Amino acid sequence: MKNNFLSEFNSKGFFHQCTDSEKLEQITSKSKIKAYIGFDCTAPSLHVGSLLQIMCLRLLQKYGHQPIILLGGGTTLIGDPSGKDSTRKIIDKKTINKNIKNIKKIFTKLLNFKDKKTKPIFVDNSIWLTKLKYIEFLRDVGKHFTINKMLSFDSVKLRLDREQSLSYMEFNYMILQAFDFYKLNIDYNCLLQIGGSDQWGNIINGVELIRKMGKKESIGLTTPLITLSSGAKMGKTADGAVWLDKKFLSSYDYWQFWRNTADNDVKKFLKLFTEIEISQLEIMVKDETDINKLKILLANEATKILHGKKAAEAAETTAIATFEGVGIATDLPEIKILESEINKGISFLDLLSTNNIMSSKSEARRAIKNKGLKINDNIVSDEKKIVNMQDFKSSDSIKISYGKKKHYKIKLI
RNA sequence: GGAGGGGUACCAAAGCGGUCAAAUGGGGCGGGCUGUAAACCCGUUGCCUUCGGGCUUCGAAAGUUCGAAUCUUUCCCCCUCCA
Repeated sequence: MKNNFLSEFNSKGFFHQCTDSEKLEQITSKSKIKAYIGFDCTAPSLHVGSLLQIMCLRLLQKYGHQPIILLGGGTTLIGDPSGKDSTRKIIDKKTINKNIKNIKKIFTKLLNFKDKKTKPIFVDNSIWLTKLKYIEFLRDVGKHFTINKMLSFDSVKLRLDREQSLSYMEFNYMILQAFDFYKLNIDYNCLLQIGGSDQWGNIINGVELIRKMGKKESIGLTTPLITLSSGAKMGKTADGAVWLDKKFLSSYDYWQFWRNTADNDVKKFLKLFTEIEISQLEIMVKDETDINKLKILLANEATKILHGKKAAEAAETTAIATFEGVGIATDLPEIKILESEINKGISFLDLLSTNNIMSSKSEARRAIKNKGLKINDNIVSDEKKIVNMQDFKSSDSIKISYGKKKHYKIKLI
């Protein structure tokens, strides 16, 4: 029974809870199934917070199972209250559709679309949710839910306990998600729903609904909530979310995100977010005494999965160049400036603020006061500094650094 | 619908006529130490500035006052209890 989907799922650290892991083990080792994961379409891109779910989909494919990706055009209209403090802004249909389009593109990079048997199926639940008839829905589906029970779910309970309002609209979210699972079970023969541990309530509602309405079997499976050792939720950093879309976060910055993993998280992340064979990985971890090497390994492997091998290599060379001073940094974010402007001389503060290196001149002034800004590794101490041709000397570009980790290449054109 | 409590910066929370660009804590950012880590220490945390200052902020609008986050009125929103 070794070497099947669930055992690797387990050994990689993906497993949190399952409604019936014995049955899942049985079924997945004997036959190929369809499994679904729903993704939120609030933003135009997914971020690292969804990556674990995507790794699950890859694993499904590896063992010949077929993933269904539910892009919740319908449920996003409502907004999942799980794990949220407050009602989020209502997003219009147009934006959601745009987001769905963009998110689909991300999946085409991360999943295998060549094999017909495991090719991911995209589904948008707005197709059925927007057509629901209220009274019919209440009678057919709503009767299977008791308020008593709904109130006991964390997504609802926590809100109420904290005295934060929960609208009736959001309160219905779990029913809709349960209905999604039911629908996919009927229409696509989808047997399994996977989700983060915060989705447990929503998932078991679906499993129960399927049993009550169709007397069929279905299974729910959740992954643990991945937090950084600092306690923060995965996905957000100081500069905002760690996006999976290159347009929002460059492959270099993505690589840096992994490179900056806390010591305590490295081994865990290597298991979760790379596809190095577990047995092999364990040997590597054991033999490697330099934890920074492991961080680089993590960064390379994780970047490879999303942006490809070349991007990972480019990011690594650039990192070596900027942090160890060896070679040339090719992959730094580049800002182009007209040569004529530099000839005239441009104030450093303007250069920083107009190119979004700093969000305001006040912030730039502060940074200068705190010795946080450098041109070609020399600290800038005069806030009135004018950048001109002298700074460029023989080269056509200079490096501006803000702090130790943010570097920009200013290039003449 | 009725009664009460409340809305202050990224978040939490003080301030309740001038000394308030607003205490304190968390978070963020920068520096130091180091390993692009953690912990710790220091600085900083509205915008613009010719560094003298200037400008815009305490749910929204109007008003009282020499002067308002602080007082008054109206409106909006949230919470608790009652119906």
